[in-house]
Amino acid sequence: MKAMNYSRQREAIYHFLMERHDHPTAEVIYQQVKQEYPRISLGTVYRNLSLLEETGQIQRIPSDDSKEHYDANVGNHPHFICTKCHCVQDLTMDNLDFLSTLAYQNFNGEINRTQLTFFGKCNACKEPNEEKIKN
Amino acid sequence: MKAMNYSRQREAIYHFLMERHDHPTAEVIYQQVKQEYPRISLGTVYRNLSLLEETGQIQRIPSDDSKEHYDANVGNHPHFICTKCHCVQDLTMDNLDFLSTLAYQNFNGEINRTQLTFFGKCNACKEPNEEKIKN
DNA sequence: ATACGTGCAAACGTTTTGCACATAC
DNA sequence: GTATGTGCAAAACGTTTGCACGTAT
Repeated sequence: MKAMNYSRQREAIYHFLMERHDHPTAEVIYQQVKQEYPRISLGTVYRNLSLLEETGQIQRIPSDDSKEHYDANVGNHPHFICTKCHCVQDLTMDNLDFLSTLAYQNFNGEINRTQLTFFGKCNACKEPNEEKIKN
Repeated sequence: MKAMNYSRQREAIYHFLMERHDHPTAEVIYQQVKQEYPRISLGTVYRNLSLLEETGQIQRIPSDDSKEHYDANVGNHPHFICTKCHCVQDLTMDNLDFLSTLAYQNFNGEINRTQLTFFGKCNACKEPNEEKIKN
């Protein structure tokens, strides 16, 4: 791994990500950090997100909106993704380690990470009393 | 849903996908179907994959190589993705329905689909006796 | 005859990269 | 002083789309 110097931009990106729990995209992070560093570029955001991911400080969450989402909570926790508004939420479910144990029963590679993602409508998007509206 | 006429290209795409169990990308499907229909275009492949997905005949599997993978097995089954060669494999694990039940304990939206994916090194890529080689 | 599908090429949105300058160490 | 980081703009990449023509029904 290459040496890593300090950078204010990287610091700002990381701290912004730690405060948020809604797993923003690179664009959202860029717009936010721009307030503090108006000359920052989107390329810098992407470069730093990649660096932070390489060092294991953040994780990348593939979504269904063809954008990557980023999460400063690197613990192994499940996610919910709304197929309507594309929001990403953390779910609370303890001890998912048994899943990889189960998987090993029929698999002989090496498992490093387990990703559990649920898709559906979030609480705000589900429409209890109305017919589905064509959008 | 729009009416759907028969098309030889769609048929070829679907049958190719049914025969394969390694969940190829659109490009791989294109290269293969091209042997049979040399004038087929990549756009046609994408359009038909989208149609087949809308009708529930195939499913899309997001991978970690920023390409979509396609699977003619639409049952809810877990996947393994190799972080080295980016191959996608099916795993055999019965009855994953309890996972969404667990998730509902701390979630009040509506879950339609559960996606369980393991990441690591596949059997071919794991190197039992050698140090990791920089690539 | 009409609606749906195709090939082609151009456009799209996200992410990456080459370069010259700036900053950290 | 040297390696690493940045801003900018252009390129790259997978995917989508507009259009005129082809095919299914």
